[in-house]
Amino acid sequence: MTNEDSKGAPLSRSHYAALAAFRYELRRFLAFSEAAATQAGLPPQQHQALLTVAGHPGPEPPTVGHVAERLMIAPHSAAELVARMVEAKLLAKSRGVQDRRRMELALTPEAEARLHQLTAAHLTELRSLEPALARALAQALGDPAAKANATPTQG
Amino acid sequence: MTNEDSKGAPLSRSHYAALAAFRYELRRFLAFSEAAATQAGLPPQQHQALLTVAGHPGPEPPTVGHVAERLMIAPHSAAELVARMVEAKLLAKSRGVQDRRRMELALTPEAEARLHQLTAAHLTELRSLEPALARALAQALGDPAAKANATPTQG
DNA sequence: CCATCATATATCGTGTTACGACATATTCCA
DNA sequence: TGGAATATGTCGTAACACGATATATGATGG
Repeated sequence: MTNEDSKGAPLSRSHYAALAAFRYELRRFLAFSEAAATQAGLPPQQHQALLTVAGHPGPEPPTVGHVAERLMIAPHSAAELVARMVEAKLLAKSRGVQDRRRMELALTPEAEARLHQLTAAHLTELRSLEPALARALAQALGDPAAKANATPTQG
Repeated sequence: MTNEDSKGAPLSRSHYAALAAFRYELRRFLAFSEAAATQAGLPPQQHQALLTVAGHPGPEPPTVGHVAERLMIAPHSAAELVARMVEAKLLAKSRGVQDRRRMELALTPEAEARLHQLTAAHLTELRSLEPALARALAQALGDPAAKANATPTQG
């Protein structure tokens, strides 16, 4: 209960710096991802939608609603996104048989090829960025084992 | 050099699923962050700018250019962002003395209070999300020690 | 079986924000 | 001193998610 987070604890500049550094590392990965997608001719959000559809677990085919849930956007935003992707021939939409309200989604061969390439590049980049990311996270969370160029215990 | 990422290696569905799961965990944190900022009356990007300014390392005061660099946006986009924040009385802008091209930035007391609160909430949330995040990352990178509900070595 | 409600998807207008193109002020340097 | 580079700023544009709203389908109680 003497948790420094729950009260008006004096967050020193190093606390802000550590959290800012973590967000910066996050941004590096996200920026890479956006650039890679764009270079592959895909709007970043469409890349994420492809990944979500391709990586959907379970035997049930993914739907517009699944995309909304995993991308954390409103269902009708997902509908718009999917519509743009069908227009761009990245996704095929087919009405569900059991539940005719649902639209079942599948990648086109073209989209599969692009996603494969993008995913390989992402895994490579992620391996490269992971150490810095983990270090920044540990630092932000005050992991005692986290060594970095910041003041050890005092601000 | 027989790296499976650099060739036309068969990325199985579990590869896509693992990377998608990692992005989902990332999104959970980012969604929390955006919601927290919005509840505190701050557009998410303005929150990030505050964090960047407050956590800026070194003795030099942070500038518009620093914000651009750390937020990974174009300098003129940072100028617009900062202008909105000055308008909202979140930042104070003062022309640099040594280099009169630069605009030095500082948080207003109001902004400091809001950032303090937000940062405490973020650290708490980050502690809560960190295990799932680390697990998803390890899984995506094929860490053998990563145990999760996915097929161990075969797709 | 029918009214009603919930679910799933879709449409349209709007607001925020980053960008490109361009502009201005200041500093650096040969 | 005359550019070139740097730092910031302005304006119009485009992407995208949202709110409000609509339609179709499925589920449920009487």
